Amino acid sequence: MQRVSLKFLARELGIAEGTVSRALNDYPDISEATRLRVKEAAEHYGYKANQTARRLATGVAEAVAYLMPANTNALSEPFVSQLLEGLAQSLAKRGWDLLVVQAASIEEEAETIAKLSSSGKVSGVVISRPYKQDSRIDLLRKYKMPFIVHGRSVFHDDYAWYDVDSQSAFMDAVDHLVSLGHQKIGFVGAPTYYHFAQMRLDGYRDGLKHNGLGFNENLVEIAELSDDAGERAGGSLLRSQTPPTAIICATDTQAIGVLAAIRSQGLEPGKDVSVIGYDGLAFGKHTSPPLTTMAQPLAHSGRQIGDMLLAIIDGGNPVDYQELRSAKLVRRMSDGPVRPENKTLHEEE
Amino acid sequence: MQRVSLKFLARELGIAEGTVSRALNDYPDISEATRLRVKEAAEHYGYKANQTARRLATGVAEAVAYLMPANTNALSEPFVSQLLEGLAQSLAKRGWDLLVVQAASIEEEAETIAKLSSSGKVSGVVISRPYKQDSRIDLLRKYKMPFIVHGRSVFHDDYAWYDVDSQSAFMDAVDHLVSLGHQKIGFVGAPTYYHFAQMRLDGYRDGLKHNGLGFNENLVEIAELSDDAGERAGGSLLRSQTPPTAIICATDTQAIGVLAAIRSQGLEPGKDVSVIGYDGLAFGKHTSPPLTTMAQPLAHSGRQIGDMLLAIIDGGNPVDYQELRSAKLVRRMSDGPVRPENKTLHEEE
DNA sequence: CTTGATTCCGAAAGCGCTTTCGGAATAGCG
DNA sequence: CGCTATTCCGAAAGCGCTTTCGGAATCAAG
Repeated sequence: MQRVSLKFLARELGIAEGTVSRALNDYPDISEATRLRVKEAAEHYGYKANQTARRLATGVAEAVAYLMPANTNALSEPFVSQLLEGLAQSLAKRGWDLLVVQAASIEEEAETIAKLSSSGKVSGVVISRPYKQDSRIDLLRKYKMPFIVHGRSVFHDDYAWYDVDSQSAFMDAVDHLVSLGHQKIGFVGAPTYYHFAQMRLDGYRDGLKHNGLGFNENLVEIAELSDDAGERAGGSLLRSQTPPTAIICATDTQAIGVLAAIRSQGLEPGKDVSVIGYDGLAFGKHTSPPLTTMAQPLAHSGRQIGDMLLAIIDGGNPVDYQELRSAKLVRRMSDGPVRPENKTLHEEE
Repeated sequence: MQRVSLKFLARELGIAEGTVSRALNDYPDISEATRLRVKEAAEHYGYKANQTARRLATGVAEAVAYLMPANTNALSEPFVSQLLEGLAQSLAKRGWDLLVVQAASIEEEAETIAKLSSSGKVSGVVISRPYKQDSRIDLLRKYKMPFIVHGRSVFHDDYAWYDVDSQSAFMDAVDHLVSLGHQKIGFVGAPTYYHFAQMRLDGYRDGLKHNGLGFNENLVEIAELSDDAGERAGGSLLRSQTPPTAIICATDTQAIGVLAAIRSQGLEPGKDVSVIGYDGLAFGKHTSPPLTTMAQPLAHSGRQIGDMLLAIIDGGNPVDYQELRSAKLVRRMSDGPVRPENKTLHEEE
């Protein structure tokens, strides 16, 4: 397959292998004349350096890995592909590769990282959705493997990360709802071993306090990151003693489920009960009603994360690469003023 | 980083490097005793073979690449991540890697493949959404690089592919609509340089003919693979002289746009105008109304494709790895019997 | 012309692993 | 007990590239 090697080129040109290599890599100790000659020949024969050999010789992998979240589910995946696309683009500028690695289970994530680190396959890794304290981060640190995390764990002072300030986003969401007259605001959260879930819950609480509202345990439900789980959580919120007039959700995916729950109670989302999601996923435009959401700048985050990681691999101090973006409210149709008569399930019954 | 090398282990055990290597790789000419001794030591020191060196020595890359479709757009991406996840799982069983490569543009895809092939980075590649005649396929063939395509080009006899019979799926969709009394059935297609687009259009025509219906050029619109494009196409269909009472779309993403177009004409999707999509994407459950669609078995296709590719790399004949699955109708709420009075835009005006 | 500084290239030593080859040690057989 | 067949391991040659080092050729300066 790989017919044209360095050796071949060298023989063809009648010069030494090392010379060809240096010419190709623009070493200063090669005359302009032979450099040109070599490059032309390379072009002519379609020479492409064998990456593997190159890597072994230089010791740099020229590749980074993306650790796929172990338990992904269909609806939340636009997240993954968008990130991947951006990452790939960023790396492509240098001709580096993107490895996608998937641990079979959460338990095996440690092993996966260990293997990744010592096998020399990659020179950096990016992980998503960290837990409050994430053993993956500890491991990466231990192996001195350059990395960046998409999100933050509780202690995030000494590594690189790119995150969106969802805590204040959720405060904003509460503010918005209160300005529409809502007082009983429910919350569908995510499992709080995810740090982002904790932060969003905190934001919700902060927002409540900021508006002089009390925190009511009965108004919050924790659900997995799926539409179905969101629907169940939304349903139990609506069936409670004091059903909320508005519900904020930790993710758009869950919010869509909540929308369904509201409808199945014979209520109208956006009128009888407002709901606000988080993520800003594109398909929220097409739900019924279109989902109001806190949109995070997912657009170029992949590219950004890639660039940051590259900078760290180049020797940058991870601490200098911490970036906090903010989300902003995108109003569609699922939020509205509280009903004067405060129509709720109770009146339905 | 890579502290424990073969050399280190060898010295530690007082035996030759080659012996250690053979012991680790279960060569038959190593005594059970030393094999055990070596493996224990490897375990103890946490030895992980340097992949790069291994690859160089063996000549096998132990990795395959997935060529990202050049122009992906947010809504269609569950497709990509699901595939990736399955692929990664399949490869992980052997400890192989998944490379995600993204060509900067369609023009550069050829260059990307050339580089991929001769750089020895991967031992196989998978591509998606082939064009009618796809130069990527020709190139891969030329370089004798094992590959499998997700979809089919026009001439697909001599390579491996995994596809869903969307042609007959679209016939079925027409049949279904006709059985509901529809006679004027519109079609929102995709650009026909994609072979899948052509096949779906053909299926639509076949269905028409099969039901004794004539093909009317004014009833078909070609649109890009996005919701917005679908909306535009749907709108122009509805505003035509003889608006359809039902619309079939090449993809769910477009169908969602069509739903919006129908609503914006003051019509009710599923009542006034039926629409059927294709793909079976999960979020179709949450559109308004929930989207009726031809669902393809996307679930384990990634894994399946991975397994097939691996078999080919192992020396299997590509021709033996061609798999055609079928899609089936998932009725949700966007289809229904034709309105007796055949209410259309004309009456609205 | 010499001499010392430059310029440019060839030779060779790896990178960390695999794999072939041959030979020492052991086993099997008459 | 001698001889051939086995078993097991050490030594060494790569895989295709990079990079250091030294020396031949060329140059400028004395």
